[in-house]
Amino acid sequence: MPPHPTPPRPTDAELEILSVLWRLGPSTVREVHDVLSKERPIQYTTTLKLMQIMAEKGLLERDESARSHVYSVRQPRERTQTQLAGHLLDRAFGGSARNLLLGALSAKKASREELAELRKLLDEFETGRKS
Amino acid sequence: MPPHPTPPRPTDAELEILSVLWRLGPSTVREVHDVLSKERPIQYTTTLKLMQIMAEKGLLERDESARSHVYSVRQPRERTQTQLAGHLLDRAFGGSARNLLLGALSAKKASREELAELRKLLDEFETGRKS
DNA sequence: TTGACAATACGAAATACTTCGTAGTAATCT
DNA sequence: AGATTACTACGAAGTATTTCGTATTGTCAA
Repeated sequence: MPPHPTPPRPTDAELEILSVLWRLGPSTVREVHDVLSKERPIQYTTTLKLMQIMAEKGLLERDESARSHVYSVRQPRERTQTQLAGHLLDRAFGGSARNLLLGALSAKKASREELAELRKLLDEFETGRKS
Repeated sequence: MPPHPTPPRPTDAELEILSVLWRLGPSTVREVHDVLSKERPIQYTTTLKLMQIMAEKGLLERDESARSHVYSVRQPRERTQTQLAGHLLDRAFGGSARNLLLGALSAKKASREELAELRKLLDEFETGRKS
């Protein structure tokens, strides 16, 4: 199977793996599993199988040169996040970024510092530094 | 099966139905289906089954008093949106609302008006009107 | 009242997702 | 070498999701 040009949106379980890899960088199944298994009950072969499937789907890249294969994400974190945010924006928020932000802030109150960060982000978009 | 106290997070197909109901308000399967079938190919009984399942899950409420049952959403739109945004915020953004907003704006450039709306929303949270 | 139409109920196939056990194989230890 | 350990490969079960066909039932007009 040829690798996806742009990989599919990760499922929930796959997102867990990605999150760990975003933190650790390129890692073996063992390393990912050790982190994951501290968060919830899961067998080693389950983590393995997930990562194998993710490699097939083009979500991960696999380096087989060592005895323990090393997996790395195939898209930078930002790209995956944009994909996910864009999807939710479309499907659940009718494209309204305002309502998405409202939802996020309602779900988890932001600190004063975080509000300042958000404001700064808007500044960057207004001055065209990010548009 | 007793109705869910708080219904589960809707799936993608279920979200389509919800989106239509958010626009139309309480509706029959026929009314929802007519909208949906303009967006993509789908059979009437598929729409019907989906809505029946959603009622079972507690996502929709069903009024059977008329020949054609009338379905309505069981949670206000805002609540479902908060649930979805919160979930994504957790799973994909490590809780960073800033990165979620960045993802959203990267996916779909906001107009100057929308940026102003976003700013206003932050104002409301800062002055405590929404905290 | 019967035929045509429109709605619901239901079973079930097709697909996708998640999980894990078993088997095989390579590395390491005694 | 033989035993032990650690890894990958793979099949497959269990569950959830999505889709649709068939059967049944209610409504209404002729």
